[in-house]
Amino acid sequence: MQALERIVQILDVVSRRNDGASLADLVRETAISKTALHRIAGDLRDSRLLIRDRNGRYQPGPKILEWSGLFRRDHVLLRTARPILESLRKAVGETVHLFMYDGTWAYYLDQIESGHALRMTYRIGSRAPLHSTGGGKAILAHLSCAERRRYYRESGLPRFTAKTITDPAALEENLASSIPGGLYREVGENEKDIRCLAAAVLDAADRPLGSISITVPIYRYRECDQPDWEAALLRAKNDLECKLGKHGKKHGKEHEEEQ
Amino acid sequence: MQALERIVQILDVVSRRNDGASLADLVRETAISKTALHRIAGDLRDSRLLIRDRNGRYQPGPKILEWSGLFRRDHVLLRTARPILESLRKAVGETVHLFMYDGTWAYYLDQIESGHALRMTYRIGSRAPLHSTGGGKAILAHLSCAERRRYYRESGLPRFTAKTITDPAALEENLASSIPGGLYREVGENEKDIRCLAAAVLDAADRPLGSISITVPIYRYRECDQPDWEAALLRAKNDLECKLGKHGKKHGKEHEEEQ
DNA sequence: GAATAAAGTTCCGATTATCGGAACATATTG
DNA sequence: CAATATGTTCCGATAATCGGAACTTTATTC
Repeated sequence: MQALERIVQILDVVSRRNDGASLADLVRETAISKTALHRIAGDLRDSRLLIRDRNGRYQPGPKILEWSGLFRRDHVLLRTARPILESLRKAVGETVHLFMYDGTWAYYLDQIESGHALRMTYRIGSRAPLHSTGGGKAILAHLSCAERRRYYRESGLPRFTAKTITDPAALEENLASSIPGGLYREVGENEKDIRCLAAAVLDAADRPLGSISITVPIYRYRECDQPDWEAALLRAKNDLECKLGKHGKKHGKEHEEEQ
Repeated sequence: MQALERIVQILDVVSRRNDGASLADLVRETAISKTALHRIAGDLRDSRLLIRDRNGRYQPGPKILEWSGLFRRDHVLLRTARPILESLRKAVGETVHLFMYDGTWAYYLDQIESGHALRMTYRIGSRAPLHSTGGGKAILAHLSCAERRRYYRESGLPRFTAKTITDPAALEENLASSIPGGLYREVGENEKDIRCLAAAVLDAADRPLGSISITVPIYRYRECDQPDWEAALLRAKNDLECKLGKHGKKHGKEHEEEQ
């Protein structure tokens, strides 16, 4: 769908710039003709996806807030996890992330910054590779062998840093050597000099709904903090699973799945 | 643009339902053919605007979070107003709203509920009529005569309740009789049995950037609260204008303003 | 568990919504 | 005031989108 691609491109450009974009900006930053841009931007305005500020520059429109407000209101994982992430963040003092898994991909759903870095939420909404991020590995470890293999095949396990694990066998081994309790480590595999500790969030049938993680620059990492972090993360994981109704909240049985 | 209308329709349906929508749901709730829906929904999925959950139902996608995160990060009015709205809400104990004005329309930008009603943010992102809402009237009052007349002409001053002011002359008079300090009242003009007290938020040139308001059901309204609310709203208005740099960028030893 | 209904998916030729060049209009700048 | 950049309108050509029909898969019923 060409129209959609263009729409997304335009909204991406407009929302990434922090002071909107003029028509000429859009001409420069997309491969769309000026005429088409003018027309599409006008249509986006009619839909409230864009507005023009008093300088005539295009800015993201309120429709986006409408959708995201409804999203946040209805998204159980996101809403339930928020307060838990906040206390986790408080406990460890480092950036924490929430991932969701939709059966095919994992996404960064939420993030609370450590306070050291200021730039916020630049990753929210984007895809997280399952094999190179802590949160991704925690999810991957809880998929069936068939699903994992499908991921290996379809993704091709792309390399992001020197430490990225790009060999299926090595990855299987890495996943098998998790920390007791079900925690997964990631050391510079997705981004150089960044460490990560993650735990999957499982539903009643032990399928992964997503994961939570603690992220820290290697230079700030101290071995002695590890036990505290593991405990805090496990507490957060259990708390979240509990609130999501994993244990109890007995409501008949849908399917009887077996691993 | 037909494609855009369809996209927006689909995302509206999916985000309004609180448990997503199946393809059949979409067939029922839109006038789009099953074939087209199938294709467009697939394309929306490729763009991360939709995802399919494990039941195959379409849900709002993470792209929406990405856009809204960037929006919130960059939107000065929204970000600056948040804490001020929170203390205002705390001071008066009733629902408070933030409106923005883009030169043509006003929109509900943010809302903090009174706690009495639970349903949240269902209005965020939608247009607010300038002539029938408190926040709208506060904005309207600070436009030039020409702009006001243009609004009268183009909107047609539609009626929403028995009390809506639909006559330009009456509206002019109503706006002229504001509460000293620049506060505007609205009594059941937009929604039956709802009162509202509002103040415009002005830039350095005294043009309205938006407005803030306190909303209360008539049955809960008590005349004796009025002075407190007026004071709290004025404080919030000044605080916000100050933080937005209205009165020079000077540091300002607290506020020396009187009311 | 076979029969039936509903939901989801694929194919393909017809149609019409979208495309972009060119020309015009309106700011901005030196 | 000329010169340049930006924004807007028009219109015929084109290809992107449309939806009916047929098919597959999943759920429901007896």
